Amino acid sequence: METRIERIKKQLHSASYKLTPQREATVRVLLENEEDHLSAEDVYLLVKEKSPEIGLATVYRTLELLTELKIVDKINFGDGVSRYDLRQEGAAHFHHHLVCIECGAVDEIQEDLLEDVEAVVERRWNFKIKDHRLTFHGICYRCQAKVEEKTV
Amino acid sequence: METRIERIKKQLHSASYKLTPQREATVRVLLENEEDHLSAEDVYLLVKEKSPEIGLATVYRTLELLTELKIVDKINFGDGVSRYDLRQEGAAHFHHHLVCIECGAVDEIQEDLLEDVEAVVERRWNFKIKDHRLTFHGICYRCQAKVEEKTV
DNA sequence: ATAGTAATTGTTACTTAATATTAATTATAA
DNA sequence: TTATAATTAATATTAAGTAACAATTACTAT
Ligand SMILES: [Zn+2]
Ligand SMILES: [Zn+2]
Ligand SMILES: [Zn+2]
Ligand SMILES: [Zn+2]
Repeated sequence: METRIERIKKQLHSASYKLTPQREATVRVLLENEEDHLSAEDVYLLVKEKSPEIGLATVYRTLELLTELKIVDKINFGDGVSRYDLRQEGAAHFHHHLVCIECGAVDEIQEDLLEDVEAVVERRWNFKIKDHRLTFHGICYRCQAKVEEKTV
Repeated sequence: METRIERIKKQLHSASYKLTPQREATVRVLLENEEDHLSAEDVYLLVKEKSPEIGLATVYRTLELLTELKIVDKINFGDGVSRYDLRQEGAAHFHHHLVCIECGAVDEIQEDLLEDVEAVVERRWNFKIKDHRLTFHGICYRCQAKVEEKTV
């Protein structure tokens, strides 16, 4: 954790930004909730718990900065709010998501899976891929189990 | 075109909705701009040209209805507005998009390409896929040509 | 046809995610 | 220290989208 903060600090410095207390507090919230998909408002409320003096605009600015530096990825699941997701350290591409249309759960797929598809797209559409967004909508394993229970 | 409207009319009827003049005008705009990715506001302005009496809320309601019936798909490219995209007739899944980070162009991939990936996801993550969203961000073939021109 | 019921619409008001503004604060450089 | 630049907090503003509601339109039953 601490080393991860240190590495993020270096990433900021090498782009000539500082890791201010407000930025560090924001990054810590993201690290402590890595499995979630927090909105800017969510992050703001969590940061406020430990740093009540922080302003909402600062959180927005920090999230924008972290997105620019590819430390976090901004994603939208179609509910009108942007969500922020820490990128795996050293990951070339953004990970994928499984959104359950029954319970709303969002699970992650860290494996790439798209290597072959991307090769085809680059060749056939002559498109130089820099990043991707892949989200599957469907029924998660938990909700499938629930349905089985009822029918048994 | 006319037959396409007729089929959409039937789809509405079989869900016990009517194809009112306002709804028809909205669908026509979508059909006439099938290659674009219009926002609700875009659709509203285009519909107003031929049906100036239409209200913005009606356009929003119609787009929501068409989304429910899977006649259009709602998609968000990360710029804060939802866009509406006619689904290919009979297509099981939503098509994919190539978003150019240079010029902003959005091109489409109608081929599925994800069959193998989806088989893996369904099996390994035990997730019942109902739909997907796949967007590649990168450099389109036009912008790649532009860069070559300069360096030659 | 007539009256009654349900669906649909247009206008307006409202909500809220996100951005812009600006003065104050903090850090860095001379 | 003094000056300069970066960053912040608070506030105002923008704009996408939704809600409320009265008015209109379309069916249904008599
Ligand atoms: Zn994620
Ligand atoms: Zn579920
Ligand atoms: Zn499209
Ligand atoms: Zn381009």
